[in-house]
Amino acid sequence: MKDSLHALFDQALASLASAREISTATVPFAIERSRDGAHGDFACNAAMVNAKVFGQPPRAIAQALVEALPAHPGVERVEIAGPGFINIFLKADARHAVVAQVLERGDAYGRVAPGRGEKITLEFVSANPTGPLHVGHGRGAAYGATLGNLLAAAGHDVQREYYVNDAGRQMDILGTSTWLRYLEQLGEPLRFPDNGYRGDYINAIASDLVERAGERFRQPWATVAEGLPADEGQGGDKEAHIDAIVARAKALLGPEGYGVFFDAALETILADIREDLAGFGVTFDNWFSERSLVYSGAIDRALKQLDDGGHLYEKDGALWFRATTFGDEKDRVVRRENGALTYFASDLGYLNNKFERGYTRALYLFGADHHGYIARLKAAAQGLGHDPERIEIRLVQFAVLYENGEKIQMSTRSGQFVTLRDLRRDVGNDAARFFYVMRGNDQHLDFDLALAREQSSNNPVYYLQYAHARIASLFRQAQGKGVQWNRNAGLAALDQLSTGTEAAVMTALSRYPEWIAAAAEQRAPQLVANGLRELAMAFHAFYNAEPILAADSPLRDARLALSAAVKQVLANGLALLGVSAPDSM
RNA sequence: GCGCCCGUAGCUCAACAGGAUAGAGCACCGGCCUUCUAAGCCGGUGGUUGCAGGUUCGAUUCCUGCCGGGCGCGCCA
Repeated sequence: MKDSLHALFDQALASLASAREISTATVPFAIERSRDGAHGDFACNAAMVNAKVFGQPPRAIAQALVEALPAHPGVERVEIAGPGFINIFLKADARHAVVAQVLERGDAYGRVAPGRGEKITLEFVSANPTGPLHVGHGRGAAYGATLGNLLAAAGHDVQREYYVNDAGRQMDILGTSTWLRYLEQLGEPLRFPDNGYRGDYINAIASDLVERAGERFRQPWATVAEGLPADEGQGGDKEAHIDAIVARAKALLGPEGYGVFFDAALETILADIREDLAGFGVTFDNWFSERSLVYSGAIDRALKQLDDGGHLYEKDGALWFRATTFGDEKDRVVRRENGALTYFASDLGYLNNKFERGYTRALYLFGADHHGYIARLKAAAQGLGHDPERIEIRLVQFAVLYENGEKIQMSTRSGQFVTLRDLRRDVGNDAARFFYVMRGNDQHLDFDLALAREQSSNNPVYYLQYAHARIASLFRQAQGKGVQWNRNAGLAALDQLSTGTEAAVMTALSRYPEWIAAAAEQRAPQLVANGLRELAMAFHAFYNAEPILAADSPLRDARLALSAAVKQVLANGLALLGVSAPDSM
């Protein structure tokens, strides 16, 4: 509807321009939904934005435009109002056509046929598998999953990917921490490093290894600790200390023995993350291993590519990427003085890999604390010969948990953090998924636990679900009363839907596809959440104002058709958000 | 200090890529269940959109500068 109206005004504008011999291109204009019912269904600002080009006051242009406007089957009349808006009033049958459309398309209503969009790889969460996911990861997971759904609904070919950091230093620290706990459980009197991973899950993995391997990997603590640099608690440097222990573990255990602890920790924690996310309704098409980049030589190839382009240099024994050439604020190390590649080096190989797999857009979701990575990654893309426009990075701001107005403090090091699993158990998946995406991703989120837990009207999730359940109940009631909904009769009687509350419901229904399109394009799931609230609000008002089952038969059938359409759209929208649509509450 | 994000009712947030009288929820006040789920509806109180300029027919939206808050600025991730 919007598009056909736009074409109409394009025509009128063109004929107006040629009649007045104005050859300059006219200014782009917009057809938008009227916010106020008195302003019709749509409003066009073409006259106002073109006032300068035509050298005439907006209202005069509006008048000429209206006269030049071709007829349209759905338009009843147009009016000029305010500073020069052209308000468009639709015929009643054009407005209620949406009900039939929703019922006909069902689950597909609001979705665009696939294949016409971009080929997108969407990477999100990608938390280091060093421990359970916490509530910060939860927001990225919810946002990413919903965004993936939205992009798919908008016709894009989207692939959801989790990048598993299974190769870096943090993983070594994890593997070594596991080994130390193992030694501890066997009775070695050790001093656990300040920078090691604490947390009960490490102990659990270690005790499992004690059961499986016995004392096979036992080493006396004196041997392990011999000649180590002092830890922070001993007046030394914790990083140097932990690196030395890692090196010692590798030396004492050998590649195979070390691998036992490393792999056990990685696999256990990754399985836990996977299970946690799946329980949260967040699934991935691909779990991409960082190690695979090492084995495939992708990192070396990327580095060589940069070197060939003259973008690498050595300084202080390290190898640097000249990121400043491409607008980053400083150059970045790709290989440390000790010979180890940095995570950034892996990112280079990974970036190439994404485009080699044929994606036209690489969409990354990062936590807000990673915003320093944006310039770096875009610089890398340019150095590797990719169009930086194809790299899109969205930041997800932190979520702060509140309980009765009190901020809940989290400290990641001590192991005293709130896990995503705790949150899900506490407030439920539906509330968690909804609360996470009801604000824009670049907004700080205050997550009110008490409110999310509450099963009342204060809770926006229940407001939507209640509308859905209410409609389901309506149809159960109809059946109980022996009232059979005659769908075809209802569709034939849609012109009987003439009240204000009915019109508001139909408007909300017809706006739904626009919400989806806008939400996908702007990467803004909250537009869907807000839109569904608008629809539910319109339905509740209608439900309270008009009898549905008690109405006479053609009108009753029409109102039931309207209700069925609302139920369908609520279900479609909630599915995109990953929230269930219950039939009873 | 530099960079990114943000600043709208007492609180939490909207405002549909610059539009018409800035809207919801909570809180507060008052109504609506012998009829379809009151987890709902209807009405009321509440605003110098952080401040000051600028761009234009029009600015909460775009630009500049201040003020305030969050985050980042390692051969950590």
